[in-house]
Amino acid sequence: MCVNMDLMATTLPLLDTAVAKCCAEPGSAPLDRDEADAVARLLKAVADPVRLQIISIVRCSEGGEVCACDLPSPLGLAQPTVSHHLKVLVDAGLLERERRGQWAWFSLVPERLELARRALGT
Amino acid sequence: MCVNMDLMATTLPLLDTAVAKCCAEPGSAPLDRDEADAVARLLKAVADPVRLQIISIVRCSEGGEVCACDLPSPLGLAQPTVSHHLKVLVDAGLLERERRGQWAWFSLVPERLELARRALGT
DNA sequence: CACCTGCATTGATACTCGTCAATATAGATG
DNA sequence: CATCTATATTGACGAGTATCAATGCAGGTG
Repeated sequence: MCVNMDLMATTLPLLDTAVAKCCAEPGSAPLDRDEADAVARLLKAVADPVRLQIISIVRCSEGGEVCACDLPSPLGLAQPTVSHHLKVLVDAGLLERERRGQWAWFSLVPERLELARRALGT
Repeated sequence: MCVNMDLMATTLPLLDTAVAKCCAEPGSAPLDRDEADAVARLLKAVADPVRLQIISIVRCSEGGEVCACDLPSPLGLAQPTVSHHLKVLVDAGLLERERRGQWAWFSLVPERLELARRALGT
């Protein structure tokens, strides 16, 4: 079912504690390298202009979902490129993919975006 | 005084409107490429494990500031590498540099981090 | 002024990543 | 099954970047 089950099982707890540390007060322990890597992996998925546009398009669309077939045109990119960015967002847990016939629809995972937001502070 | 005055003057307003668009509702207009580029530039500065560690160290330090000389050791990196990452954070407006004699002290710019946070949603 | 120390810059190297053409796969349809 | 459409994957190429050794520069000290 979920291809990244093992990956998520090992990285999610680390990510949670790491994000908690991101909101730390003076005197507390800073992020170690492993925790910083986990947070960076999440933020890297968002820190790309095309992927920010995709997230924005999904958020602005009625129904909160968008078909992959509607993306290459507004983004001005080839279909494989769009597919690549969608995969990055799905792998990061920020987007959810649902197949309907031959089409693939994508919707946001708000909790995941909230996690990324908390990684930047309080 | 400020080396990036022209850069900031042209990118800051765009960034502000772009970040506002990031919190948009269904039916509103999504980010265009230029706006997404501006937001991505800010987020890319944060989406790096070493720079996340630096931000974390500053946040956890008493007084909310840290000397550059204290960073290479905990980060396990050479001095030029640390200097590079500090420059990226300063250029992004996330860190402020203050020279004291031969030493360089760095402190967070909370409003800038808040801007990055808002770029990820509400 | 000569010297030392801390920070910044340069240049080189290896690696990551965004992009697209070509190809493969999945699902629908005749 | 043959075919068509939408999506995913592969391979290749170029641009960007993280890293460090070497060097330059600024500021303090003798």
